[in-house]
Amino acid sequence: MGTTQLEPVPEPKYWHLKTVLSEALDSEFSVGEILPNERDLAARFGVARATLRQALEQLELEGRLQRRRGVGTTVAPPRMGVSVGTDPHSWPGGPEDAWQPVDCTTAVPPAAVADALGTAREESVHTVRRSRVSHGRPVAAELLYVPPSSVPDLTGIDAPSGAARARAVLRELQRLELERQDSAVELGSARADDAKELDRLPGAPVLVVTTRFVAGGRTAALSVATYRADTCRLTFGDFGGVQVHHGPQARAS
Amino acid sequence: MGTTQLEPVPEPKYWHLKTVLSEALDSEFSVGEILPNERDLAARFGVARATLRQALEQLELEGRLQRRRGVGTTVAPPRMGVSVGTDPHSWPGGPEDAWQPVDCTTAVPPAAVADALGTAREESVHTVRRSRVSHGRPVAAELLYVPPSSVPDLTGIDAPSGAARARAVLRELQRLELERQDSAVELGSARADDAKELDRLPGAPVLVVTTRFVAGGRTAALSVATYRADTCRLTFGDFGGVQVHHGPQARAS
DNA sequence: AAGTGGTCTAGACCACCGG
DNA sequence: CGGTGGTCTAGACCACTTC
Repeated sequence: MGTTQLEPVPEPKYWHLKTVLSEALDSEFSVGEILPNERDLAARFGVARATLRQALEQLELEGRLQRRRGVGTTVAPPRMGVSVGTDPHSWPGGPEDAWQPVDCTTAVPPAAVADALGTAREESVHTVRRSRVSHGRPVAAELLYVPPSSVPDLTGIDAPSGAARARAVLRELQRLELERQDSAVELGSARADDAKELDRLPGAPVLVVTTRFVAGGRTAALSVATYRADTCRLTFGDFGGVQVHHGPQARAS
Repeated sequence: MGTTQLEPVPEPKYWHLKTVLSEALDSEFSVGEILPNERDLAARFGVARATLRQALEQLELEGRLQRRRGVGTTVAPPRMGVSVGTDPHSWPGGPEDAWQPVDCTTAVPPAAVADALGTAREESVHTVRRSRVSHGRPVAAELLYVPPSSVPDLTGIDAPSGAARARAVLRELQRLELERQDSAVELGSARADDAKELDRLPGAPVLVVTTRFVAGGRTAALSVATYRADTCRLTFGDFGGVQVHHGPQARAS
């Protein structure tokens, strides 16, 4: 049966709308420019506001738009490349580290973390909270779990808690010889506390990078880092300047 | 998941609903089990269907649920780890390659790809389409751009197009000495063709992995791979068996 | 044909930001 | 305060799968 493609399956309105808006962004708007508000845009395209919002949500997910309550919708700059796996042989806290320690507590980690670390489920570990800023914007929040056995010489005298103690833990970590670091990336949604730190609403899409630091044949530390998915492109290796995705789509066929 | 009314709470209903559902999934459901339909669930929680759907969308984004039109909503298995950066010194198409060539065309790539490859914008390149299957499910679709200069000995006689030509291009690629491969990961939404291949609806969230293969000091090939974000956890290095994210949240504080 | 999730509407009110 | 995006409702119809 050769050809009977007569029936044009109408694509969803919000999908078509997204395409139209995307082309308009390429041709008629510049970075930082504010769009008309949602009610005006919906009226202009003859759709309900909810439908218009569905299109805007997609564009925000793709990093094309930035929306802020009480302010408006603006055209987002291209995603910034954030180096994640540059040097596979450097501990967190070393030189060239883009992270800034915030504080440090000692507490029982989630069961999955304890399993990955190989510690008992009820055993406390040092939990270092760090944040990462790039181009003046917060881009990631991290929890670094360090079992006491990895930093045996850490004295309680150093600092009971806070950023000073965080730095002490990181400093002690440098004394181990790092063999390898393995990472995994997956999609998640921001918890309330991470959202606050990343200047987003709870539930915002994030890229969760889990990194296992291996020293002496065992997992000496575990990092769970939460990156803003709308503004970040995670780079592994030297990916300087290359920008491929999200251009006008000219598809090979 | 008993009889349930949502207690009045300052946080958004859909957010609270998501938490309640998440806990129910942990305690009262097993992988593959089907949930009640959306209309019933909404009635049970005393919310509008749209609000219930907002909660389900989040859970699907986090890989907890799988929804299929005409079928229902099921509890998703844990995300599968998909190896992305195992061996930084292997060409696509080599042994241990999880990809399956689909076809190959020669066409002018998008401008951004041409720039990354260092070819002229109007120059045609070999475009190999591949798909990746894991545990019997499609997990990724890829476009591999190979400039003719990287495969000079490719004869037109080999095969004009199709999977045979794709294999020929990959085979020729092996002859170059691969120096390095650099990757970047970002969030995107599935185009119509990718969505079809991944068995998802257009616009579904995907992880876009862009990889640059460097040989002889220049970019010899460029891969743009689109992974299902709901079912995949991308692993760089040996991350076997480690499963950290998405557990009951016990937060250090 | 029946039942599922996906799309869409036309309203309403709320939370937040700025002047 | 007025204007913005964020949440929520109660419907309707559509596309798809299964029986």
